[in-house]
Amino acid sequence: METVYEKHAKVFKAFCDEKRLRILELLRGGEKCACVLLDQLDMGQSGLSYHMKILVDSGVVESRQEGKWTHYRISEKGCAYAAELLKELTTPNSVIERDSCCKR
Amino acid sequence: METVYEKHAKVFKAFCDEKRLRILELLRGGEKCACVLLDQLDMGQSGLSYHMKILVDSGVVESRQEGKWTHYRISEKGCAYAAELLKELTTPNSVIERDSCCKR
DNA sequence: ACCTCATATCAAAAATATTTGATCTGTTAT
DNA sequence: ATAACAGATCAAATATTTTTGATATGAGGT
Repeated sequence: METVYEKHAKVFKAFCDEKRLRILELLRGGEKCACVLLDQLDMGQSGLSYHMKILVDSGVVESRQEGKWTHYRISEKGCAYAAELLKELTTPNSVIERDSCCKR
Repeated sequence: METVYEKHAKVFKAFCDEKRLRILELLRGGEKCACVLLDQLDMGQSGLSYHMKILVDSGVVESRQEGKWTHYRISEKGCAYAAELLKELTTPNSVIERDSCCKR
């Protein structure tokens, strides 16, 4: 069973690897076919496939099949979710506890 | 030399590990001393230290020394930066290129 | 059906990240 | 100065992630 922490971590996996950030940068320029990504990136076919899977699993990227070709694009919805989640994970709770350090 | 991708990836490293998400959750309740974190988390002293370093390096957490004790809290500024960066990394460029797939 | 091409999956190797226990450093108290 | 404690750092063990090359799958064309 997947914990909520794992579920959340998965979203940010998209952003914590160089290669994936490079891919996202390319996708910011609009939808791209895997073959286009492949020749802009210093990476083999199976390597690209591996990273694309992580990106799609994170929700930040979505893919569209067109015959033999797969086109990838940034998912507006997925990115909005990531942004919300980031905010949620970093916003102080309403109930703020005293820092009850053992020696105070 | 650190690439811009590595620099950006570092920010999101904070959020892509279960243990660190658990720590952030505790810090959402307000500033905490390492000793408090230590007995709320199933983790040894050096393990906590390791994760706290990653969190502080990401900019998302800041620390404050008070005698022998170190207190950690969520950095508003660092989190705002992470949020901006996330937005930037996922917002389409003004110049959108045609998906020039090799076979179209 | 058969061939070709795009992509996914697999398994092994390589690289990185995390955990653990030991030791070092810096601070406070005596 | 010495002892006691908090936290950082180090090195080794372990686990996870990423890379790579080989093979499988699935679509289109002949």
